[in-house]
Amino acid sequence: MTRKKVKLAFITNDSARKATFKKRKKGLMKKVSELSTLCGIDACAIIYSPYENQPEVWPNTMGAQRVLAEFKRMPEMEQSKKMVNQESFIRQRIAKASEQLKKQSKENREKEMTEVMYKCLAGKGLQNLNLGDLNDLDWIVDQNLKEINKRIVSQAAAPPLVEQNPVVELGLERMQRTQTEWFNDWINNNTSEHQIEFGHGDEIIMPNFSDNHNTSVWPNAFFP
Amino acid sequence: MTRKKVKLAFITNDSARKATFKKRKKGLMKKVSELSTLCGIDACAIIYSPYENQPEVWPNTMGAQRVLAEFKRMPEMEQSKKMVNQESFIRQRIAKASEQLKKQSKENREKEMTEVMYKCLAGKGLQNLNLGDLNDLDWIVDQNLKEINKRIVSQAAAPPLVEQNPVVELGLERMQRTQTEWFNDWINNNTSEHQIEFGHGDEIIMPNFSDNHNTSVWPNAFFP
DNA sequence: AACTCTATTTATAAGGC
DNA sequence: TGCCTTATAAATAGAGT
Repeated sequence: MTRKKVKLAFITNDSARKATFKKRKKGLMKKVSELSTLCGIDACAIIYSPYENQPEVWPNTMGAQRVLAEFKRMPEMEQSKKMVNQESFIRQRIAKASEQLKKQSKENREKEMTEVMYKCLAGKGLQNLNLGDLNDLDWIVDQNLKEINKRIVSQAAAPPLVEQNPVVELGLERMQRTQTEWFNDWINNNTSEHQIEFGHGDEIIMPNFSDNHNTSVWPNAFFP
Repeated sequence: MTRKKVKLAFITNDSARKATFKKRKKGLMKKVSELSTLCGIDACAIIYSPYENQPEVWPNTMGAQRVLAEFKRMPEMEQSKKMVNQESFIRQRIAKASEQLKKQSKENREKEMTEVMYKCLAGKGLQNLNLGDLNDLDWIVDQNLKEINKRIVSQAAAPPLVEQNPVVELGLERMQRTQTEWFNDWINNNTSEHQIEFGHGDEIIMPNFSDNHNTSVWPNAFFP
């Protein structure tokens, strides 16, 4: 019976934490649904936990996708276009600066992940990477492969043309593969041939990020 | 002073609705943040409303992106692998059926949007489409263009080779453009040359979906 | 319309089973 | 462990400013 005023901090007791999680998740979902129906608002909530292998999604997967699709489209800049008073002027400058920050963060992240990629190629495993990292790494690898394929194609275009056609086909076929497919191939090759450890072996999803206060930067462009 | 037990229904009074929205949004965000810190859970919330042109995001854009990236990766099937008792067996069957439904929904949606595309090409405008629709339409158009380019490339590969190189380059270049870029081009061409109406002219984002109880189907594969 | 106030409803922490 | 219960904290509807 709610005797304490709960100090807002990580609950160290495992079972208490789980109990609290269950209760609060339920309450939260209820609140979201109420907000949505009372105010006619498009909203979604996604919560995933170490306790379930599926994320909790409100209103459901498809509904959430719809909201997210719109969210994806929304650039930071789409803000105040009217710009009349001081405040909205400043807002605009902030928006512009945010955009720059985002861009710079993306660049930084790209460099970081390129470094990780080379480390991987040099034999270092993927153990220390969380899912966000893996996702970005995937992207970087994908970009590099695209670049390589592009060069293969232009190389093949100039010399005698005997082999040209198949090479081009390959290039196109590769272009159409999703990054996820590349990623999976890459992971599978690595795991089967070089025995890189990866979670429980058959489970790519890793629950429970340690840093949920997002110290790391994860810019928009990496979420294509 | 909370005198009524609030009937869970859309609040018709505009100002009351807005007030409720503000209060409940605040409460909701607080709940999410509490859940996250108390239980060490990765979570995000996105709410957007007619009252703000930016969506409300918790913990912030980048944090949300991280969570969403993981969400995207999570296939419906990744569920109960242990499968021992009756319940989890049934759960698995449900998961499988859901997957099928998703696939079928995707196919249906594709057909629907293809029809819309042809209607557009025949001169009918985009006025009745919401953002979800436009997003899917974008995807369909993109797929068709890819297919067309692919055929152009194979056509060009067989005959005398004079023009081949540039054609291939074009193909590749197009492959690398994002769907959004295609979409924007397409929209811009249409709006500038044929004067198709589109929102307020310079504003692509449309707030306030009318059907927030997701009657329409919006499957996973359309959120690539 | 945007705030504050407070009577009530609602959520939930800690127990008990 | 998971589900009830219930005392208490927290959220908030409606009114006042």
